[in-house]
Amino acid sequence: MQKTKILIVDDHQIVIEGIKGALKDYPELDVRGEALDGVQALEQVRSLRPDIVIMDICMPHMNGIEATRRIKRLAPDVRVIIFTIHSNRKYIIELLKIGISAYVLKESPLSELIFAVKAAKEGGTYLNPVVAAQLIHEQGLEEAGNDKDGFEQLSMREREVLKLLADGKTVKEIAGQLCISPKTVESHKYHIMAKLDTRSLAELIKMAIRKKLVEF
Amino acid sequence: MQKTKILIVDDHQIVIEGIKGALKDYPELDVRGEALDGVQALEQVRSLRPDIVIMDICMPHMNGIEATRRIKRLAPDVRVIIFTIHSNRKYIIELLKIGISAYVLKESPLSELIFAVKAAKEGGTYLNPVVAAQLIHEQGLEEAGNDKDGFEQLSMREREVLKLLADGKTVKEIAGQLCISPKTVESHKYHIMAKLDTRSLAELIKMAIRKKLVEF
DNA sequence: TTTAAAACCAGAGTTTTCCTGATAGACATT
DNA sequence: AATGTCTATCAGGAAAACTCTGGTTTTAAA
Repeated sequence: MQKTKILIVDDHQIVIEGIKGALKDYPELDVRGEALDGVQALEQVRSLRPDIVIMDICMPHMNGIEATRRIKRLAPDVRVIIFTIHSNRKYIIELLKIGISAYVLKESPLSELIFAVKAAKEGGTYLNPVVAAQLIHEQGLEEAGNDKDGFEQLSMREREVLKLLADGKTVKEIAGQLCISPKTVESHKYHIMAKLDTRSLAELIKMAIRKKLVEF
Repeated sequence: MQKTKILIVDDHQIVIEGIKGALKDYPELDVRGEALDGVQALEQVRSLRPDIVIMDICMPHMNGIEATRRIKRLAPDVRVIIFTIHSNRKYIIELLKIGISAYVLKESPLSELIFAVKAAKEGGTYLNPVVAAQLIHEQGLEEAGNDKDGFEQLSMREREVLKLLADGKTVKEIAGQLCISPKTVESHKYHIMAKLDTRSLAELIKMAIRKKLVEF
């Protein structure tokens, strides 16, 4: 029986070592090459013709998604396993369209990576359960498609109040500054919370920081 | 000669394996424990009393910075090596103030981590060259050194409460979670505000963000 | 041993929050 | 002209949080 030739692509040497360590107990799996970015990966695929590529996403020079796209164009029979910390829906869909064989998260137990390699070798497909769940649920569909945080729905006045709240001003102070009743400020605050779908001032302040309304 | 007891903290199993693999050629270095987040790390430090902790920064439950702070408070003799992908100035300065022994980037060759472990063992300090370069530029250390914000005066319990407040939890929820009276939580909050010299929840939350107790 | 700090809790008056409901002007659609 | 929607404004009242004082117990340091 022929050995399975494997190429590991990751910009962190320590991760490559980890994978090699994890695979060394399986003599039929033969790690032939390593690459630290997408460009190196392409060269290695050309020269080594591996059966399986274990690929990170975030890398310098060329990321894992673009590298995978090019590898599959160059050599469609090569099976690519994505091994990453990211579980973003966008990445997953993009990569599934390209035709990856597996998607494994780095936080998962090592057994999952081993399993994915075996599945890929047999021509199967493996998706991390968390990842798969994201694909099925419609909540994920909307959430990933457009990450609406409700901030756009705030009116100008509401944003003004939000900024002052995040500055640490009290309702009374804000009312004084804007020359309106404290009750009106409360009302604005209430509507802001409704639109942002939260009940906590903490969330409001974090939103204000994210949107650069205030510094921290 | 006595072996050096090492604890590895990283939320990615594969990285832990990689480090173990890299250290296994050095018989005097004894990897005694592993932890997948800051909370586990603290428990392990308590029970194992390691000489050296190799610590990631981004982790669930409790990040590496807060974990390091608590470890150094709990056991000042423990030497902490930060092993991360982040080279942010803020992280580095914050951690140097806490008193880490080394700062190594995951993208570096493994030899650098080995070197850092040896340096830490001897009581020395090692900074990745890229990291060190960042420290020299611009404002320098002084500016960061004397930003007295009162945070250091907070007790552990107070920091815990501060984090939960910044998470957006109500007083009642915090009381439930910590199994204490809401009155006690209020009391902690009162003291936190006194120590930080502020009257606004907004300031508390920003402080928590600055100190990496919460994300935003 | 004394001292200091931390963690815990309660009381009570004050203030804020939360939510429902309401009015009025601006603007677009029908 | 009538309608609907959005925005900005404000009030009432119960529930919750805040402020500050005062107190006990546990823990750590001098």
